[in-house]
Amino acid sequence: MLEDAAAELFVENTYALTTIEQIAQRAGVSRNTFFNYFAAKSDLLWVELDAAIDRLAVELPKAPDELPVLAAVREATLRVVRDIGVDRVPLALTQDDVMGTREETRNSGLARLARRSDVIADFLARRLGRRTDDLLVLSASNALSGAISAAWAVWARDGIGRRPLVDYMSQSFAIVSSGLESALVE
Amino acid sequence: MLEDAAAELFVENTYALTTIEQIAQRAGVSRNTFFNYFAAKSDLLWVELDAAIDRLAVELPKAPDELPVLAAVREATLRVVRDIGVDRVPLALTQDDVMGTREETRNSGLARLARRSDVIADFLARRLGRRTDDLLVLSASNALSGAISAAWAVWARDGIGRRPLVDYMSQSFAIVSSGLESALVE
DNA sequence: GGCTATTCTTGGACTCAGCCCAGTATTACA
DNA sequence: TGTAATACTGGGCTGAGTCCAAGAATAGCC
Repeated sequence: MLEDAAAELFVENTYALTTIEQIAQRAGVSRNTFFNYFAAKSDLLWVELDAAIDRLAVELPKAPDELPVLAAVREATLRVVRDIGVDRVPLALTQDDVMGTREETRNSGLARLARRSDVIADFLARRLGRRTDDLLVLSASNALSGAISAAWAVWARDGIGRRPLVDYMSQSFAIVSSGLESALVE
Repeated sequence: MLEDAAAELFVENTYALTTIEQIAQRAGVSRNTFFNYFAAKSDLLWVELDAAIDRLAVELPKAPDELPVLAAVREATLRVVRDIGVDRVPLALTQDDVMGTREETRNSGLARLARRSDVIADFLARRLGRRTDDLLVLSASNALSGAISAAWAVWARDGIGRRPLVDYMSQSFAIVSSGLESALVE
């Protein structure tokens, strides 16, 4: 299994110092085969998160029209995240500091933020009858995706003993839903 | 000038098909010299935006303590953005579709979103007396940076005849400030 | 069983970004 | 004018990502 091999090597040698060659070799497969399963080395870090975003894209359109848009996004997000246990942390998040790869992992993680934003924007645009590249739609989807990312990040950083991810997530939603004006009181 | 050479080549051959070698050559300089001025090829796309973020980092701490945090961020952002005319568009944003490089430019652009978020998070953390990796701080800074990015993106997309960037920016701020709940009405 | 089509895997070769280093030119400054 | 700092250069290297064409395995069908 490529993922397992990679996880081992990342811990042993850090992400940056692990080559695709090595990962493939440990998995008993050729370098080219690696690219049959992952388009990029960094994809290995975000398997969990990518799956969560895929699920979000599936869950979102299921929302009943009676449910307000924002509530629909929140419910879908929380539903996706609810059954993510302590064990199912994205590789990148668990070992971020261990691996000394903050810079490289961050960039690939941001691509996920963007994809999630796209998914949300599609939904918002449809529900609001606006274009996908409308300022309201884009601002809202970017803000939401950013807040969701923050929840993931803080949850992962809290390590052992943390509360379930869904707690962090609903807190993040509250912050952007009610408005930063009221959330940011000194 | 490396920037000018790059701008020409990107239009001629697209960003992806332009090599650093070519850019350096057209600028009458060696490949290695390129790296004395830019750490990465994609940095060329974001010179304007990088400068704006630098200025934001300078402007933010100047805010008087009496000004509420969020207002401080808004004022600093608007001040930085106010004197960005129609001509001073980041390369990536102007020629995104011309160059057919949405994927590649997006990733490097996201790094700017992250850096801006860091700058804002530092300020928020200081003002709120919280840690930089606090959930409230991170959610807010990510959301704000996302909204700011949206403003840039829509402004750039609107092309000739658009209103000043600062208009888009204050609209984006309004959306996240008052809360998505009230902003996203169907 | 055998035959075929499709999918999986592989080796090999290639481009290019990014990094490092050591030597040389250029400029600045005394 | 001499010296020190800075800018530029050539050369060489690693590793990600891409492409292609050939080989292995597998599933389906008769």
